[in-house]
Amino acid sequence: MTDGRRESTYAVVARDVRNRILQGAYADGRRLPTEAELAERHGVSRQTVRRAFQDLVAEGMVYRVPGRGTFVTRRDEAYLRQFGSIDDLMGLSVDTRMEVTAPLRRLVDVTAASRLRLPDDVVHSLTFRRSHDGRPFCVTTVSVPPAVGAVLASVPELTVAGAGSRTTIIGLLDARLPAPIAEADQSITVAPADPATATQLGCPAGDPLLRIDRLYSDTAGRPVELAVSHFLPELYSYRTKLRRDRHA
Amino acid sequence: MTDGRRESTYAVVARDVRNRILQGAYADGRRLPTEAELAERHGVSRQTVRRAFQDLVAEGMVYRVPGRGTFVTRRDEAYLRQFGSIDDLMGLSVDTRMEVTAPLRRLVDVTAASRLRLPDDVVHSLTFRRSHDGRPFCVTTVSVPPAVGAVLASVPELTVAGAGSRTTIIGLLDARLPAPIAEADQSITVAPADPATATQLGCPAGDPLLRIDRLYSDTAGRPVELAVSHFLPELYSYRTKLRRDRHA
DNA sequence: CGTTATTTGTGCGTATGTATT
DNA sequence: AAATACATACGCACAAATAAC
Repeated sequence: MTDGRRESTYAVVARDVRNRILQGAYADGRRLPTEAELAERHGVSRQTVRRAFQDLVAEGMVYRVPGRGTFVTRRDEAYLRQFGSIDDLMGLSVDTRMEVTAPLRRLVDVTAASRLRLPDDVVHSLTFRRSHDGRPFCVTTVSVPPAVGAVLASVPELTVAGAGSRTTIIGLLDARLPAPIAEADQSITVAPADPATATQLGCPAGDPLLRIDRLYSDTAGRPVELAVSHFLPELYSYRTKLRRDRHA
Repeated sequence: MTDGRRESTYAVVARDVRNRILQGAYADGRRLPTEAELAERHGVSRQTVRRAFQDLVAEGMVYRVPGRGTFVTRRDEAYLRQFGSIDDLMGLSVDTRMEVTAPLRRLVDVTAASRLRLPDDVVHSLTFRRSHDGRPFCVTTVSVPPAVGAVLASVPELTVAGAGSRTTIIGLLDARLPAPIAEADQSITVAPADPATATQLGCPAGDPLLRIDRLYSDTAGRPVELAVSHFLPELYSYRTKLRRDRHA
């Protein structure tokens, strides 16, 4: 990835505004700078600023009112991001940081193995923490079949505790597996923080967390990864856009 | 209100292309007309055609490749960027029962009003409980702009506390509003049960619940309904399927 | 009450760049 | 190498909604 192409001007403007929003610069429903102000600040035309806002509106980050201005659609200080597709999840790495807390290793996990539809109870597993702006907001445990684990073993960042990275596991897998990842079954519920997770998130054990399980499958329908994540609800909410079905 | 505003030129172009796609005109992965062709066909500038395509791309209807052209996003490969759809939600009523606990009434709610983008703080609101197999699992508070509230006031089941029904609010609205409901922004997080909600769900106050906010908008992008639901996590988990959305 | 300034929305023209065929 | 097609960027003019006076 990383894609050596030059980043377009409007993308730079959009990223700048997005970062300021995430840093809370326009917190209490205050108005964002006008198109004209942003154009001058970045030394670009008003049209380029408008193009940047189109993306931010599409992401659900801001909304605009003719004659009034542009406003953040934020809920509290939650870390907002539009998820709804696998590619969105892969994009998660752009502004968060991941830190391995339990490196990739072989272990016996009956539950994970059965959800991965494995013939025995051996899986390869690792646990990491994700932070935004230096604050941890999510702990994820990933379990994969041994064959997939062998593929991941060649990625040094995953085999050393404390290593940092900006990648996502599905991004790594997608590039290394013979068949691409095609879909994921997802389940969202509430679960109390177990002691280990609480320590990593810096919250009291037993605190309610948002738990998201995702079982990824490749194009052949084979399960390739089970990810169980626990999010701090103060810092993260899961957002998506629902649309109408096509065809009646 | 029917929205007497003129439909913008690019919206007309987008709708035309969308309709042709839905009628199967460009079914088998064939290329869509080029920007220049569409510009001439509609007698507009190439920029206007581009603006129309920006919407279609954002909807996930088409994808574009520089130098090659524009193509329909096929359902089997990608298309639905989302998991559940609004029509799935409308089908919710089939096996659950809804019971009004606070009938439709006018009240001042700054938060709801601002999320509905209303100029003042007055909304119409009602609260109901949803049960499955006789066990309540969800409490929902719906807030709508006064104009929409007037439409709902003609539905007797919503104006009487204790009334039961099997409908959904969006189902009612969709049939009665001038513009159909087109999409919803959804946010999922964890929230403790407030006393009133706890009583209705039969759980201790303060217990962690799964909270789902949905802001529905019509085809003009105007917010028409805000629904805030609290679910008992033991009885309900939110499940979806994620799919790929781009073409590798 | 209209008037005016501000701010976003629409529409188009032009030029240039990049990817594909 | 040339033609085609989409992408970016800037400019301008005017419309429409809002807010302040």
